[in-house]
Amino acid sequence: MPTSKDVARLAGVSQSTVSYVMSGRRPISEETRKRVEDAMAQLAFQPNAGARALASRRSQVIGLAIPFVPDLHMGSIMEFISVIAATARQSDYDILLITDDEGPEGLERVVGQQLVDGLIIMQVAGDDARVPVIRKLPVPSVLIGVPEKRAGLECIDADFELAGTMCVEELARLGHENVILVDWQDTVVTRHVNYVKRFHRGVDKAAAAAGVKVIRTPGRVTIAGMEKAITKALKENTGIPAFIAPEGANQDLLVEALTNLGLVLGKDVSVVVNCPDRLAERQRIPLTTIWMEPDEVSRRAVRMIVRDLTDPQSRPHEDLELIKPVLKRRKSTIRPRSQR
Amino acid sequence: MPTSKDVARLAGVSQSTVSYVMSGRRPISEETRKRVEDAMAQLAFQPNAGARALASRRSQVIGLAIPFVPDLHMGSIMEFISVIAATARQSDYDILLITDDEGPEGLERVVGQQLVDGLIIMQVAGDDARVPVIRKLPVPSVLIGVPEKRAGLECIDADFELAGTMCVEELARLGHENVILVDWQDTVVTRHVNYVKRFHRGVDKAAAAAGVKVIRTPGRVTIAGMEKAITKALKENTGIPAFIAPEGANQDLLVEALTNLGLVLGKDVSVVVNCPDRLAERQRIPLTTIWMEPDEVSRRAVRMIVRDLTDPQSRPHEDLELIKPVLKRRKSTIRPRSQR
DNA sequence: GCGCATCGTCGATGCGCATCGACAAATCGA
DNA sequence: TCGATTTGTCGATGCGCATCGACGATGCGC
Repeated sequence: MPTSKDVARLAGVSQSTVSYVMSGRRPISEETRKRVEDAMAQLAFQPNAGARALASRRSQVIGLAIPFVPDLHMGSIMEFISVIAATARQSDYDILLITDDEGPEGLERVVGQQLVDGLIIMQVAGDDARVPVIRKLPVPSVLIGVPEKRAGLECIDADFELAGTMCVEELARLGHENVILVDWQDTVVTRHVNYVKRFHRGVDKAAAAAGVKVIRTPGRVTIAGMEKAITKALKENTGIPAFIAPEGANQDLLVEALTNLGLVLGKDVSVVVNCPDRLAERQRIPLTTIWMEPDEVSRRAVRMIVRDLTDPQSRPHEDLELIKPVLKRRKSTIRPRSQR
Repeated sequence: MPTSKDVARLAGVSQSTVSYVMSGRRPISEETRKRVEDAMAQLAFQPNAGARALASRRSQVIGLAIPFVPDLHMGSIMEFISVIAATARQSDYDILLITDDEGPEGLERVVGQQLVDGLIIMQVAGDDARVPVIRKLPVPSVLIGVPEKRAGLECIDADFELAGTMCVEELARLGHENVILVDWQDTVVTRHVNYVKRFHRGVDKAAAAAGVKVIRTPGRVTIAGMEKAITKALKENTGIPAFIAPEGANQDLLVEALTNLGLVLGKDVSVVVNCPDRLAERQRIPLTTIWMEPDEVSRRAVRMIVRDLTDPQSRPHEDLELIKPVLKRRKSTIRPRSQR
């Protein structure tokens, strides 16, 4: 493997000049720059990451703590990871994975070894065990999710509370007097992932304000379970029912179950689900969606950590960014009065 | 951050001794070892990864090339990644992500920078553009998947051909005379991912051997689509139909569609799907499964690359490991004669 | 025409660790 | 009993790069 010394020799300059060509931290004449760059190209030179990290004390690597989640919607996590990795590359950072298997010590390890310059922590729970660890670490971190005690931390997430509010307001605006909330699975709700709580708060607030009644039914993993849950909820309901399904995994099941029960979306029933446009549009009846913009959350997380790393001055003492969800009206919602 | 020099000073030994305590490459007296280890613990010493990489010329990092897949079953990819990362840690390796966005050059970059000691390449297609690049790289790689030209490469994958054979043989053994293969989506089939081809080959071979007729219908993304496809396939079918659904994403849809059509699994129809035990068992009617053991594939991939790295002598010129799928008989398959 | 700042380059140094050669002390075999 | 190992430790060196101080060469104002 060629080194910067080899490049220097070929270009007829000193090694330090090569280094300054790369970093641009000192003025270099146009002519010298060209000679060096040609030499680099000719040798296919790539700077050694270890040496660079050692000398500069920065690894250009960001650690990404990924969740362990057998029952959570895995596909969406994959999406986060892809977008984070791709976005990081645009700022010349690589992504190193940290699994939950290692526990919070994994974070201490990668930071202690100076393998990473900063951390992005996914799926942060309200009482996340990683939070106290992160606080003590000498590198910046960005949390995706909002822990209960977030003093001194930088957090980003979708605005679940606003999402809840938007769903209810939209349905209330259409004239619905009840909404049936098809909730996350119980296992998720009880795991202190507080975005569920935040969504509920948004729903409840808006419902109170609009005088709408909320019926809640837990999410199910099978169609049969979903049908049963829906049937039960429908008994409490009066008028044309309106459903909200904030969890991605519930979306298919809900639509399918309603169809099985003979209810036509946008005619006999209103439905708002959380799913990407692509999916919503290819349904038999295009779905009205509340979309949490996970890609945007991912990009912003990267942007935050990169800012912290490139310009430590600008690092806020703490920060909470909530991404506004997008409500897209399609064909699965209806104005109930017009049907009576 | 404490360095090995600090540890040495505290323990009253030389820095090199500290290094030898860590690596075990020279004998160290029990007493000295203890003093050094105590000093390490006291200072919470962690060796600097950059310095270590520079001096030892190994980064203890494995690059993982992840696929870009909007329509492929994302959840399963996530599973691969988790298991790979966790397994790698057990051998003291970390995982660095390489996305498809960077193209094959991404591989050259991480290797050129000596960021990684080796590569694991996921979702290798028959004519994968990454394969010629990998061939030229000076580090070992393990491919998950089987490219067409695999001379000189180490590959691992589930044995899709055997899986196809096992499904058909099982159904033939039960007495079915036709099988309906609910295939991958067209977009996947045409993308040269040759595991589809291998599965088909296994199915066809076994079908020919057992005198079974194969009816093929492409996978669909909606229940309605699936119902239509099934209805069509059923017209060609005689006797009690038998379905095989090798793609995970089809599994729910198929079961649901059959149910909607009034067919009871394991009574009116036999079904073999590819899905994890956990999922198969919590269905209304537990499903007979052909499971491709993705976790085992992941673990083996890591084991292979780790072996290559720790003992370069033993690195095979080329290798192809195929993991045997597991067929588990549950309640969704039936002996057709007994029903007549 | 002279001092002074800026430009452009070089050499030297050190980042923190692994590794090699050296060497004293302990152990062994004959 | 003495050479030949083996054991246990140290000092020196270098991995490849970033960075600092130094310094000659220009350009500037006056």
